[in-house]
Amino acid sequence: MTIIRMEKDITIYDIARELDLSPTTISRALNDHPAVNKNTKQRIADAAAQMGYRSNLFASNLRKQRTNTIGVIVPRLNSPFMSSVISGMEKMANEAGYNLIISQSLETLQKEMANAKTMFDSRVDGLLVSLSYETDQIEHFENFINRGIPVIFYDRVAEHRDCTSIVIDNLQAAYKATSHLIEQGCRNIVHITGNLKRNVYTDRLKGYKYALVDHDLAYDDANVLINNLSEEAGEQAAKQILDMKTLPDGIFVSNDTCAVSCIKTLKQAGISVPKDMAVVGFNNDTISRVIEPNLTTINYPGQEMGEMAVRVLLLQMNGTEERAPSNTITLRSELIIRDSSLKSKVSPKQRVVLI
Amino acid sequence: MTIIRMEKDITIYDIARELDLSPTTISRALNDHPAVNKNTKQRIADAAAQMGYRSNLFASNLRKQRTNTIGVIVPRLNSPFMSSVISGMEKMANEAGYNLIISQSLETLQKEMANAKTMFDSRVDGLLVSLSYETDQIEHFENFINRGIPVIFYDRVAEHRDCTSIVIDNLQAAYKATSHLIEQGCRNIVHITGNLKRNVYTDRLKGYKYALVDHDLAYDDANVLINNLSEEAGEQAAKQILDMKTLPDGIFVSNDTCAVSCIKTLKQAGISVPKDMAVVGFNNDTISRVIEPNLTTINYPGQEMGEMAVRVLLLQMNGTEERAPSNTITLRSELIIRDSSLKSKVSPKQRVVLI
DNA sequence: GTGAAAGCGCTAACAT
DNA sequence: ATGTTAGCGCTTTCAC
Repeated sequence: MTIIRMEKDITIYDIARELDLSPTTISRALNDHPAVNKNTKQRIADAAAQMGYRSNLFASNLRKQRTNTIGVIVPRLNSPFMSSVISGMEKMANEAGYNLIISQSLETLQKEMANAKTMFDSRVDGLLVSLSYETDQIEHFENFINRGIPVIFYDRVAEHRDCTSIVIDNLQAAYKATSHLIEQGCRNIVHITGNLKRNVYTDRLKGYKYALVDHDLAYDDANVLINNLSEEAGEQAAKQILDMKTLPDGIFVSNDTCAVSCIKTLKQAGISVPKDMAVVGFNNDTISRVIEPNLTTINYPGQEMGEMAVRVLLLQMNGTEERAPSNTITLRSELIIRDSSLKSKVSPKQRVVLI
Repeated sequence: MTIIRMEKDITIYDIARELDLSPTTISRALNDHPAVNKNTKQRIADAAAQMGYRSNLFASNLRKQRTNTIGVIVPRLNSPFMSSVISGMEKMANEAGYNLIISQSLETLQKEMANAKTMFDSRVDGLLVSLSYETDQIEHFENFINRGIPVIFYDRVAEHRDCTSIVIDNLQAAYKATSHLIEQGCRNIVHITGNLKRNVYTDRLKGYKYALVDHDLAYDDANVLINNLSEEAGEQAAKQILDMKTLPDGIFVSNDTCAVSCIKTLKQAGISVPKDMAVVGFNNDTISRVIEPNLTTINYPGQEMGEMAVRVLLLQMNGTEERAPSNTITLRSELIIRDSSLKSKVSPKQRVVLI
């Protein structure tokens, strides 16, 4: 039988013994405490490096009662939007010396609650959440709030007195998108969107509705299709549209994935986009610039949203005890006009509309 | 001045006092130790739930010297392939009760080394790595290996006696892709690929080369374009191709992003795909089914790769002290033939080629 | 089946 | 500028 010889971990006590100093001084020096002599610091740093010391975060966390860890709960990881968000979060967190623990709810309330519990037990210093489709109560975050652990919602948010939300102006975005379709001559516009439990979809529905009303067009529930905005759902929706007694002349879809598969199906059925039906998507995923015709869409700054979420969280974690004054942070987005919605000529300058 | 009253954490001592038992028994009961009376266990579980107890992972980790955490180092988070991988990892890890700490190297060696250090200091129980473009030495993982912390490479792997690698057969995939182009009548094929420091790209280059040779076609360095496979790089590459003295009749690109932007640029220049140039991509990202013509590509099972990576890691972390016998695990992939490469008719049955 | 005691490695009061 | 001491909450001998 072989015994694998494993290197033993070096502690501050080992360094202390080596340099004939107290563990306290070692600890202070390693944390760059001002009250330690420069030379001593250097000696300690050298010894630490030479001896292969690594700090034990668990001992430190146990003692300090904080973890330098941010929890992220996300509906799904593998969408272009969400991976941009996560990428932004990771970048910011990393710069600030924080770790990220990420888990996905897979759009179910049950997993979201389980994830929240894990995060709680992992004692994250703060939590970033985008809600699942199903979620209709947010009591599972009360634990955090009661103990003063900041919770921030982003994208799919909930109203909570003590929580900041980070969003784009979904209502405005949808309003601008729909108005754009109307300006292009559409008079009968279908809206495809997601579960109305989620703010993003209710707000977009409102924007769609208000735009119609403001342009003296009738709003009709029958023109609103609700699904999960997946590729399959897009195909499905296209078929529903093709079955309508009067075909619409415009479609506003709540994400690009669904919009693109919808366009593909419509084209296969002989519908010309934008001539017969103009289409607008949402998110500005890569596919929007690949589909033909290129998809008019809302540019949703995922990376920025991720960065902002962490930035605000850091402020709340390290700032004063007071709650942040502003409860909602709205990021800028924009309508990017491409060929899928253009029935008339538009100069390149007018192809971006700020929201 | 207001004092925010914060709920205090309940410890096993609190429960012990409450039930007039020792902390030891509480600890054992909560960990389902067999030597604790069933009734006592139940009483303790009830009390814990009622008092709102949560275990302190840091104290536990400090004591047990393990963390239930898996570290993941990834070049970039926001690619469709990588987010599938991560999604698979998260799913598996979560099921096994492990947390994931994720960081991105942003394709630089320097960040990769920094990330490795953070992971090391966070005392992850195991590490999953896909190498950055730049990485040309892997000493920064020796720390882990020396202490018996398993390191697994996936996708962009390195040779290491003690580390398992998880890959697809890149050589075969490229061979099949190139052969397919040749079978479609291509005689002058360009290959666009990434940094040859990475196995994935060298192997694909080899597969391309061998396919040419086996079909009695000349290999020419001038037909190999190396770039970072980004959207911009695709545009750039297309321009280079258009400038060639004799235009190629086929292109094999090492990812879909680059292949798609290449096709877009070629089409704008009046080249017909596949008639003038047949194109094959790699990854089977969503865009491959959106571009017109739909892109022939290699289906790369990201989600599965992520799941497999965690599964193997769990085995190594919890299994015997011995190293896993197999050093490389190769996942199945497949060539999916679509219109971008089809100059002749092919029956639907022949549209998928296993690799 | 249960308990007493020690210690994982670190940091923060409180000295000096 | 440095040291002493205590304790964060848990698990693990060892004892009964």
